[in-house]
Amino acid sequence: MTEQEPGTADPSQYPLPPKKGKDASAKKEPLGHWSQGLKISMQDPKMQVYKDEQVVVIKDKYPKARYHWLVLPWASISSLKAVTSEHLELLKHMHTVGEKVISDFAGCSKLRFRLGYHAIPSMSHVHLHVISQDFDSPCLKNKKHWNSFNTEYFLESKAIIKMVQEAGRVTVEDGTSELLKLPLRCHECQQLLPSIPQLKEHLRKHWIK
DNA sequence: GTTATGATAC
DNA sequence: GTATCATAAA
Repeated sequence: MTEQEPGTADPSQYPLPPKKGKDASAKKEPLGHWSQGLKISMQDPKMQVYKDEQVVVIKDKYPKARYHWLVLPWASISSLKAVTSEHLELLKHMHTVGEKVISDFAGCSKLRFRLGYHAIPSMSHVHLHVISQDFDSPCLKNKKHWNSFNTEYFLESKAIIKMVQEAGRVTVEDGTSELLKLPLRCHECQQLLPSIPQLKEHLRKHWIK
């Protein structure tokens, strides 16, 4: 088990203590940390694409495809590890809202979409990825980016809902982090590509004409 | 929702 | 020169 909670790197390994003298509060959860960025952005009306009493939708700051949104609950749920059966209806609602956003903003795009969660997220606050399957974006730059959406590292929303329904919680297979190191493989035709630039060139082949 | 950067490999 | 990899950030 090499996985860890998002945004909780071990402070004991740092050579210098983070002395700032500016933050006298010394909170346990530093909101200035990069891993807390979602908590801030989701509150910003400027970024909200959709909002209701339970969830809010924002555009991914670094979209890995032409359409890439995040559905977040207002409730403070750190990650899938904190999800229980009491969140079942919320998860279903998040999925429904994701489908609505697709319909409202990409209804005539004819692009295929997938809805799901990263098995080991980097950012705090549980978020449902709603992403078109073109993966045509300058923000898609490395193997981790690709494999996090195109291996079992990407957990289908429907599978998560079913898991919570049947087991009452979400479990992640051991070795999931290793999936990020797998060779690059086209999600449409399974062809292996030797590099990101060549993968991107190959993906053009599958664009709708 | 890590990205950005510098070191290292091809 | 180009692409990947390891590391820092607060």
